[in-house]
Amino acid sequence: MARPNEEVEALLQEYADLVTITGGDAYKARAYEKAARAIGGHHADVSRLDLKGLLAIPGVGKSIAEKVLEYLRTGHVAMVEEARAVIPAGVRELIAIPMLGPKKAMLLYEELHISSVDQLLDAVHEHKLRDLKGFGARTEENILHGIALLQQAGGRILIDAAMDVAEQITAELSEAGGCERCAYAGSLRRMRETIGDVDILVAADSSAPLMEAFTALPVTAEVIAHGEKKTSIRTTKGLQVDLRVLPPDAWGAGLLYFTGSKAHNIRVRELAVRHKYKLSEYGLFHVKSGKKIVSATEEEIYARLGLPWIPPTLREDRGEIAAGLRDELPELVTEDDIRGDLHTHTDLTDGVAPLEAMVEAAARRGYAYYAVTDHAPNLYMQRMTDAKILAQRERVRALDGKHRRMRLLHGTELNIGPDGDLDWPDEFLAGFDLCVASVHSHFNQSRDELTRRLIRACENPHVAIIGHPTTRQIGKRPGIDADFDAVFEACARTGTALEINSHPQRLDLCDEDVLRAKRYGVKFAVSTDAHSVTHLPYMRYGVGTAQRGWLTKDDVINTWPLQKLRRFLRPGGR
DNA sequence: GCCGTTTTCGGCCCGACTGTTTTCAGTCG
Repeated sequence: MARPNEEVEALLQEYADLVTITGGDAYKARAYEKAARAIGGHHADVSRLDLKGLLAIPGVGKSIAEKVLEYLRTGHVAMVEEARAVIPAGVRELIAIPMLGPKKAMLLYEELHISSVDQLLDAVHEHKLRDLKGFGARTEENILHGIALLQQAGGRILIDAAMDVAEQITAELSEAGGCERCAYAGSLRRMRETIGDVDILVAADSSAPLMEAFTALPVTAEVIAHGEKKTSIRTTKGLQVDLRVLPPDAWGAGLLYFTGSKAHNIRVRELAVRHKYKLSEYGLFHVKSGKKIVSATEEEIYARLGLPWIPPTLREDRGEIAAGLRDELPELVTEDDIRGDLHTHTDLTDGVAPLEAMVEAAARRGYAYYAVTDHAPNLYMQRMTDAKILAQRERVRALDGKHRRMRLLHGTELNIGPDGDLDWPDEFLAGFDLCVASVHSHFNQSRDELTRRLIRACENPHVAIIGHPTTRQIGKRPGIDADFDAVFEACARTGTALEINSHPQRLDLCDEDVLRAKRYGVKFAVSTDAHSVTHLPYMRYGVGTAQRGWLTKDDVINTWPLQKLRRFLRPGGR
């Protein structure tokens, strides 16, 4: 089962969607959305809270608290069930399509009885939509584009969802009888930004008991295939998970093979052939004699081929084999190297946790420094003012020193306006320890305008970091169309770092952009953009992306000691 | 449905863009 907070969050969000689709009170829907977010981001396990504990969560009142208790007690909520009975689940899926909101989705359902993405596709192709009020040829095009975007991920899911499932299953199987080792492999181990299915490996002498344990897991909704070497299940959330049981002495070969990527495996096998070996998921063998050479660990196999162990995040056939043969693999940045988070929010703007709670959680992560960077006034919906941000600065200064080993930085996340201008004049910006600047609007400007806009932001001496540089959201929105080579060049010239935003929905810059930017000599900040304490652990995904971009500690400014970081952040210090 | 240094009612995130309209509804961030 997923974390109870997330289950409750999903339920409340679903109810909010259903209220919106049925044309219910918009403020009621918003209240449910807000409560959903607050519970999802709440630090304590909601299933352990009583009514009083639930009411203490901001945005949760008596009505919602009681529904949460009803859900935790019975597994469902009567009011949500009633709403579900009115609206088919497929209608709710429609609003996941960019450009399609609740109103249009409901109209499609009422007028054309469309209740799935497939039915919608058929209707578009038959030009049935054009006659509907508010629809036209352009709308049809946009819907097709939106569906394409949605399906571009090819049914793949975000890395955090896959990771949760994988870690839960490996923990449970590790406890099963006869399990000598258990790990997840595949694209998840390589930290790809989206995951198709999860591969779990177990080392055991006898496979049957583990296969049985696997199919009996609470998360298993359906057994797709059930064999001696491989069993596939579908989880309650529709994710496919494959379990393979390996003989313990073939662990390394299996892990190597099932971690991939396919392209990396092909390169490694080619190398094996040149050594007159044959590599399979069972081990490294002499071609002639068929005799096994090694198979127990990845290290041994790589070593026999003249390679150091190659970190999974590099196994994409992007030159890692050649670099390994020259013994020039980068010493990749790790999560342990990260000394602080440089982009986080509080409930002063759109975060759900108060400053003190965020700082407390950061301290528990063992950070040496932590930056609070709430939104600036030009993101109008956040209603930031000079007075509010200055009052926050006072609170940050007062809190600084409360945690012996962690210093606090007071910053802001500025909005890069259409012309590249920022929310506050330079004199005001000078008062911050740190300015992150990000694009939040006007995504459809021309390539030239977008490029100039980003470069102008880099050229402001107070801007130290460009936040989520492309603004893409995986499966929802493509990145902006700027000339990023020109932007990277400007970052290198002005000493402006690029963010690797660790939120699983963003991962922005992405691995390939990181690789490209690094060649310009750009520095990076791996930050979470946390809006709740539960987002702080997203750091691992940002670090994974950094590793996939071949970054070392030196490349990442938030691995640096505070003094060196402060010098970098200072205008003119770069 | 939630909330309160405008406190038990009456507000609630504001502005821009898009595509459809012919003055605006829907969607998004």
